[in-house]
Amino acid sequence: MDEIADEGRRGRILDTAERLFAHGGFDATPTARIAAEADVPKGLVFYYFPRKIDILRTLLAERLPTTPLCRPEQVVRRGDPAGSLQRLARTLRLGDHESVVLRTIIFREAGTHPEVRHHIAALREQLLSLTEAVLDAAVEHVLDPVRRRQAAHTFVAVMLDEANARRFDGAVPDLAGAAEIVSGALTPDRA
Amino acid sequence: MDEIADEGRRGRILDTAERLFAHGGFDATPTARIAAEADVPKGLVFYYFPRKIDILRTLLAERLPTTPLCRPEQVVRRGDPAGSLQRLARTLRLGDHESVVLRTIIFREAGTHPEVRHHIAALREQLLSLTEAVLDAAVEHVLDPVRRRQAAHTFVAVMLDEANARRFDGAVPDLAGAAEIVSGALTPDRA
Amino acid sequence: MDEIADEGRRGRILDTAERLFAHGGFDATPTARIAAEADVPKGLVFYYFPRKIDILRTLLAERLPTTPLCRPEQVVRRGDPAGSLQRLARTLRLGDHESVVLRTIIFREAGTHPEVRHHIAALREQLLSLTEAVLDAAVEHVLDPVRRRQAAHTFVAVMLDEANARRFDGAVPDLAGAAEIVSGALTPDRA
Amino acid sequence: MDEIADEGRRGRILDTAERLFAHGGFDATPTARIAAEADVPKGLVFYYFPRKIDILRTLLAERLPTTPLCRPEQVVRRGDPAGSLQRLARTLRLGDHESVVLRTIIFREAGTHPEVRHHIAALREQLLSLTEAVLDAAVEHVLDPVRRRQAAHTFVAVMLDEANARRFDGAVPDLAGAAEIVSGALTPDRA
DNA sequence: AATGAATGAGAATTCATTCAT
DNA sequence: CATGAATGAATTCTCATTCAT
Repeated sequence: MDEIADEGRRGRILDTAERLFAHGGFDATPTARIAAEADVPKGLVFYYFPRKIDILRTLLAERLPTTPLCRPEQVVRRGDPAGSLQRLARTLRLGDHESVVLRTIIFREAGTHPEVRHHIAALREQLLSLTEAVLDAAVEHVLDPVRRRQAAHTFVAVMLDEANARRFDGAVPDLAGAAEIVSGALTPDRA
Repeated sequence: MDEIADEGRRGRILDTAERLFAHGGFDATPTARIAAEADVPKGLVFYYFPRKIDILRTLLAERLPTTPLCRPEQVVRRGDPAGSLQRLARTLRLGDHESVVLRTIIFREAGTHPEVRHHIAALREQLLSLTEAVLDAAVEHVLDPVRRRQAAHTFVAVMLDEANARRFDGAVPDLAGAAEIVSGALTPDRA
Repeated sequence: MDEIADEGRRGRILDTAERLFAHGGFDATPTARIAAEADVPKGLVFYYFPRKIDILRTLLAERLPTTPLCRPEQVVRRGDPAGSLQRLARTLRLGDHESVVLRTIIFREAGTHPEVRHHIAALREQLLSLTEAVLDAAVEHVLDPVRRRQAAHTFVAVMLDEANARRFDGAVPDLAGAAEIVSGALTPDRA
Repeated sequence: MDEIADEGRRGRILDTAERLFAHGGFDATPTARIAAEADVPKGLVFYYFPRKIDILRTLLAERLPTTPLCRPEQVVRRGDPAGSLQRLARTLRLGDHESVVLRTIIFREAGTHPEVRHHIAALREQLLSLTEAVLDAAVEHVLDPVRRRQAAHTFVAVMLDEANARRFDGAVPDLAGAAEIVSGALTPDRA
């Protein structure tokens, strides 16, 4: 019970920080407010996270893994690259609340904190490989590697843009349409 | 002469603020530092910009117009949609230093300041319309409106992603490849 | 009048800090207390002295000069080295309140702050030279340099010890007696 | 075994505290750091020393005795007061590391903590009596009590000054020279 | 007896903003 | 118009001390 309570308090600090960082930004969020809204004593925040930046670091490390986000097999349907890409996007849920929150944070803080920048770069690379793997498995012919990468880049851009667009307004791009456009461009490797 | 001097000083404040906001973020940049690096008295910053946020507001208003970014005719070559899109991207130069600086700012502050959010939304809308106009003028048939918008969204996503990627790492997407992929998807409106 | 007030406020901060540092120590004296007892707003302390240590630095620089403490002529009576040394001690007034306060500070902080250590070393050197000059001028023969330095060291030690003793208890050494002992040891240079 | 282990841990706390107090000062040394460097659990420090000041108190009580520092017989050679004083200084080893450490502490904290002040006063008194006893035993005539005390004060001042000088710079006084100067002043009691 | 998680009362410092001149 | 001295609320962080186990 205690362990649960303890984990609960540390977890509550992280939950609250995540929400507040996403809403107002890292700099604009006082640790005192995190403590207050997490309903823990101010000192406890610094007990778990000696520097404020450690809260952000921990959020990235524990909640935004750069390790495999999903497995291609989960989403691929052979012969249906467009559908596979759509399922990929739906599975990754980059536009989901949880993900949007973290993306907001990392996009904002990337310029300021190098470690955040590295994290976002790794995440991006992960998305690219994953998309390429999905394309490979979804089409029935061998893909031209250059075109495959272009296609992956394009679809990743759309997925990220969709998540971003959600932050700013409602004009989100049509993922299904983009999936079709990208799939349509896949031709067998003539090499 | 005074006006020139004053304009020079006001301009120096904006130049400096732009640089510092882009580098360290709005919140982390003290007005005192802007004044010092712009080599103007501290009081002058508040003389021109009564609140700190007014500096940011002014940067957006004066330096990141949402009004037509370029005219389609500048970039369109009829019958060559892929080339037209590439020229569009090159003309907009979203990845340029100046633009990156401002994009860094608006991406970071968008979550915090509603007016910045509106600005970015307007900018995005501008880009979409412009891309659609370019596509319309570049192909020789009538485009399906839905597909045109999907294509525009996709290409805008790639342009924005390219600018973003430049902020974080070097793995920038291939704009030419994306232009081809998007163009390849354009078919006459069968309606 | 304003200038007086301004000088007064900065001066009051230094006066108060000097008193409080001497009484409770540098570390144990909050800047807030300095401000309160100097009757100035807290912010003003940091306006004049951006870091707390700057207050200490300023006290040393402005109030504990290492430059000539007095001129030998002021105290020397030729043919009366013992009297001259006594007058030197009386003129330097190391045991005076003002001086004791600063000595308390520098003795305490010397170990912690290198710049304070350098200051105290310089001050010590100054005292030694001055004492040697007084001895030279007070005796009617040429002094052996080694013996002169030994004598100076001995008398400086007594002066410093007297000031220190005043901090701790009442058993202050007898400066007049020490002056006689030291003078008695001065013999012509036989070299 | 437990007692030995406990004594070892208690001793390690004191050793570490002594070192850290001497280096950074009492106030600037967190108990947590003492515990960490002594490699004991944080709680144990407060188990042995309920208040932080108790560590300092214990250091003085157990490691800086005011009881006889050495016996005059150990150092006196009758007829050679100068040599006896030198041997006294060498035996007391005030300039030794261990001693310097504690002296650093007590000099620094004397102003702040009354009990430290009393300790240093007692120590001083001890040194004076001891020096007087050495002088008495070393000379072959009866000393004038006033002159004896003056001589003792002077030599004690030099010994303390030598230890102090070692803390601040390298210009340590010449103890041998001072011993000679002081001895030279000893004349039979004419009373 | 021993421990280390927990706490909260401050500490130094920052900085947007004001305003008298 | 311009300025820079002045202010105080807010912020991050520290740490002696407590206490349940």
